[in-house]
Amino acid sequence: MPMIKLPLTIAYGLLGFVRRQPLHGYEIAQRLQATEALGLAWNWKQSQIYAELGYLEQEGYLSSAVVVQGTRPPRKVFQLTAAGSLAFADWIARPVPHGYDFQMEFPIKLYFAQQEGNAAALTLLECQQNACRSWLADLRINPSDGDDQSYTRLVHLFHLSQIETILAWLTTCRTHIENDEGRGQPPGNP
Amino acid sequence: MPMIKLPLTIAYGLLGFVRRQPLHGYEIAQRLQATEALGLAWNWKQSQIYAELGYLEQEGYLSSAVVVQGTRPPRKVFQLTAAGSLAFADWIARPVPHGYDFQMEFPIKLYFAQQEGNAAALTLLECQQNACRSWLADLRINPSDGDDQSYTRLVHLFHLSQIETILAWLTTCRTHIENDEGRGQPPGNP
DNA sequence: GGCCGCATGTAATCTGTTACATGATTCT
DNA sequence: AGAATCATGTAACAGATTACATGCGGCC
Repeated sequence: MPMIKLPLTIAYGLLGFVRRQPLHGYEIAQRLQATEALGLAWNWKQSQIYAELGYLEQEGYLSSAVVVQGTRPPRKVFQLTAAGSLAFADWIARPVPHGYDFQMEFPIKLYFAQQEGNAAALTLLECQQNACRSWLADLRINPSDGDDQSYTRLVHLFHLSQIETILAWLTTCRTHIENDEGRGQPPGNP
Repeated sequence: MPMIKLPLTIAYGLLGFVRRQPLHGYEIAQRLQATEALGLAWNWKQSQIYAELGYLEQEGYLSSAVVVQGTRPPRKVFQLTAAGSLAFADWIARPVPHGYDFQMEFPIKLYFAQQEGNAAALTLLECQQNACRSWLADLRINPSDGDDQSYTRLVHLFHLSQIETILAWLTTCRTHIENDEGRGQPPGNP
């Protein structure tokens, strides 16, 4: 049971990038700027990427190798360690814990989960739906009908409707992905 | 035409607190901890409140007076300057400019607008609805149906549905407030 | 000659959070 | 006696953003 904690989401995102093929910082930055699908979700700054890669190496989630190439400056290519692999697998299977970072974090998770294959994506979606349902349950019991100044009630309604929207969207995702049998990567075929 | 820029939302929130009656930092912190409705929307830390109050005074949005009271430590009571009043009025009339800070910022705006009276709140709601509609329009033209990797499309759907939810909620707010004629503060009656 | 692309980073700066310092008073 | 309340703040740290430094090679 891992339960690894890394400080920030960007960290897991980097693990996700490096996981498929080893990469150096500059290329990651390029891909993100070129809106390789994820640019939409979050724009990471170059210097932050370098800093974070360094940190992840120091913490043992990545290992690096310097690749020299004649004329151009040498590249520092990173790849996952066992610990990194574990941390990533753990993260990708867990739903995001709070509503307020759903927007930021979940799309990125889904992106990587989908790369792992439709099955992984569907599992994540289901988990997240359960989490959302429990958020809803918490909200509905908590600050109920008696107290309110109309303002409180309105804000409460807002939170409820936001989570309901998320739930509906998650369902949409599931059906989209279920009707997509064919581009999943069940490990090991050409 | 003011177009005043203050760095952070908390700043405007503080102006909003002080606007009604002059207050000292400690009391603002108390009210927020006691969930004076806004605690829900954002939890501000005591030290940050002091720091921000100092900054706002230095920038000329607030002025302070020290009130001594025999035994207790003296209070530093703040009130709005003309510039502060202007900045606040400007802020309260403007919709929030981007979808991603709607959650944080709008409820606070609405809270203060409602204190100004139902008319102000309704105006704000209308403005914000227009802003939302233009967000929707932008989204719909931008990255349309041809390109997508299914992931891009899903994220796009998410953004759309979020904004639609916001719009629907704003409508709800309007009807709630319209059916509330009686607690508005049209300036000048007991 | 000057600027852009490659590839790495460091340093300065700006926010926000956590923790602590002060010093009298009142509650348990 | 010890803890909590009142009321102010400072100091230290953590995170992200901006800007800058380096140095070579190709393009206009």
